[in-house]
Amino acid sequence: MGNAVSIKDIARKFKCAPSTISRALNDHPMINIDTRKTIQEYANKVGYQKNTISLSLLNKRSKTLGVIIPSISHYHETAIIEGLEAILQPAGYLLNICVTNECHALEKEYLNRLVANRVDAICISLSQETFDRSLNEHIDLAISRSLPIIFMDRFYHALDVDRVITDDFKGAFMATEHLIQMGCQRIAHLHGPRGITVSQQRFKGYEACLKKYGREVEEELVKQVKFSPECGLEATMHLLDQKAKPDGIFAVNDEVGFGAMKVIQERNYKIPEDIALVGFDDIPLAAFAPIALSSVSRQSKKIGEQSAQLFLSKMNGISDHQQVTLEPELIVRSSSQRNHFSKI
Amino acid sequence: MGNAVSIKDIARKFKCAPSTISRALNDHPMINIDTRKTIQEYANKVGYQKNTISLSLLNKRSKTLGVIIPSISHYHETAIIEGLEAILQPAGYLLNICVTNECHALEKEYLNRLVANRVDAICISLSQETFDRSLNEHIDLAISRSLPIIFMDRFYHALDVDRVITDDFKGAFMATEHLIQMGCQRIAHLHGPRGITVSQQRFKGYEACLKKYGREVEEELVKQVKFSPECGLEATMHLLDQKAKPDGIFAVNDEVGFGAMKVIQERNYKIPEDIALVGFDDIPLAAFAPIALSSVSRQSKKIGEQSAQLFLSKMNGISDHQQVTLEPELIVRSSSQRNHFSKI
DNA sequence: AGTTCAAATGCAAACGTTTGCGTAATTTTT
DNA sequence: AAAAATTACGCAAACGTTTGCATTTGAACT
Repeated sequence: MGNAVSIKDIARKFKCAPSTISRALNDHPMINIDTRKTIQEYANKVGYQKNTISLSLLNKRSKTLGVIIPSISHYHETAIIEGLEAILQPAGYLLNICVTNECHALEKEYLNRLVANRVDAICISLSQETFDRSLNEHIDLAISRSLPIIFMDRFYHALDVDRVITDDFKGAFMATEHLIQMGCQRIAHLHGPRGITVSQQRFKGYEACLKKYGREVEEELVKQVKFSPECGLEATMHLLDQKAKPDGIFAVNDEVGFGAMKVIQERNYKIPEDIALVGFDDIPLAAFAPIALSSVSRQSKKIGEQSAQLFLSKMNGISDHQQVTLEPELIVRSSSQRNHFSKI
Repeated sequence: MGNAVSIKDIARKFKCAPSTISRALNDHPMINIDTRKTIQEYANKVGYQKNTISLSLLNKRSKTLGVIIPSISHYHETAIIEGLEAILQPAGYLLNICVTNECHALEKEYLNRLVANRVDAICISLSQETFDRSLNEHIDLAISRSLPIIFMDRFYHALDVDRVITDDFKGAFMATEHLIQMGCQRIAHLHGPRGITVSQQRFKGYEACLKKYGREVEEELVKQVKFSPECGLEATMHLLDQKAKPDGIFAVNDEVGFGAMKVIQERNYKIPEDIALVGFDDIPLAAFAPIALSSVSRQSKKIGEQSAQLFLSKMNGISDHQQVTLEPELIVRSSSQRNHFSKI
């Protein structure tokens, strides 16, 4: 706290200049070896702890990374944080984590605060509001001040930015193709909130795959949901209420998939025989769903790791923009694995 | 970055002293109203952003809270963070979040780094290693430097500390009593990792409740697990392999409960008729388990909120130590709700 | 015109640390 | 013994901001 011992305090004790203490503590060869030891021992004894704040002021870098995410309640986001920490802890960095709750005003406020705190860079996943309405002034401003910004998942529509994303399109394509190969004729999609990149990309992957197999997107088979099991349940209920029911469902994420599964079972349809189901994200509980849930892994932890690597490379002066795209992986489990399926 | 415009820059532009600029930007009445406006407009135009670092140095407070947690992959921890942010964002604070992976060395390292960064306080949930082996020197040191430390969940065994915890004992007692009231005769417990407060407290609550109803803890009905569905599955498998099977299971948390449920269903036992099941934490997916999982809510978000409040009160000079204990809440769902049950 | 007062601004120190340069003191070299 | 080199340390500025205390300026009094 306020009574922390400083270099000046130690200097006073030894009746010498602060510079001497500083050099002694940093093992500078200019200082007599005995003096050094004496000072170091004393500093240790009184619990001297370097004040990083003054260093940040001096060096114009804070050894801190700002992280802005729309939410922190899903596996994907926490895995990203784990990935960031895995790389940045050994490198001596700290993380300033800010959760915007998908709210643009909060995102802007947090961005300002991080800039004021002079973080060395910002890893950001844009809020839904920001993305929907293309409210990019705050981002532009930060970029114009040459603050390195690394986009994760939801990125800024400009060519010259750094970003690390998963190929959601491909993941969705794989999931849909898998359902087709399992013999599904009417594949529904539980579509994520509009305006969010991942929702759009996953829908596009779904759409493209259907097209590839000569099918059309049927409007009544696409329901929009929020990323929660409750919404998944409700939307699936509507699907099942329709005359022409689906025999396969691709859910925008696993939580939604859980909701879908619940109502499908309540209506006594068999999974995967009557309806095959695939989710997205491959959350740890996916395998422990009522019927083990097939899912597309988006390598969440790797997103964090790669973002951290990208950040470090920027700290080392690499200035050209990098765009990393990670490959999704389809994990097939019971919810979609049909043993006897019709070949297309 | 390094080229950020400072008060000095502006002062040079206006050929006046930095102090004038500072006062003008802070709307100090001492400065001529027109001068103020002119300066403010210019500052706005060139995108001046206050450098919080210099302020931290001056004021000896960083408007940052350090958060040290053993893990970030469960609902409980993310909900705590949400609670912290909900209170501290409006108060103008930022969060430095550090994940120790239950590792003592990392906890120590992070603590040092946070102290060096002069965070205003630290909210910490001790790592398992720290707790197991009572490796408290780093904590003692921080406390001796009068850095406010607020313990969450796993706390430090000293009387005069600030802490916010849930009454896990009571929650476990309630869960066990509920199973008894549902007519369970042989209630097993999936015990969390030893050395962790919540594991111990939940076991004690289970034990005390059994005692209250004149029963003994049967060793073969208590299995130790890690906080994962995989472990829950494995331990439950062993329980079911025993000659005298349980007819009720109290799992140390919901993930473990999911694992238990999986294997119970695979063995074709009926839930809750053959085996009633209760978890802990009330994760969002609990209601979407194969059979909706009964659970004890520990008010995770409230832990964050209360910790934040406690922190703010300390920032306002309240120095006496506070110990907040939150009440758990039993949420009964299908996994334990028996319609016809024997009264004890 | 001299004095008093108010308004507006400047000065300098402070927060804690680092670092280039200057300068003693001591040793080595010629 | 004088010159050169080495060793060990101090000085002061710098990072960006705030703030108590001068100081300046001009106006309003006697």
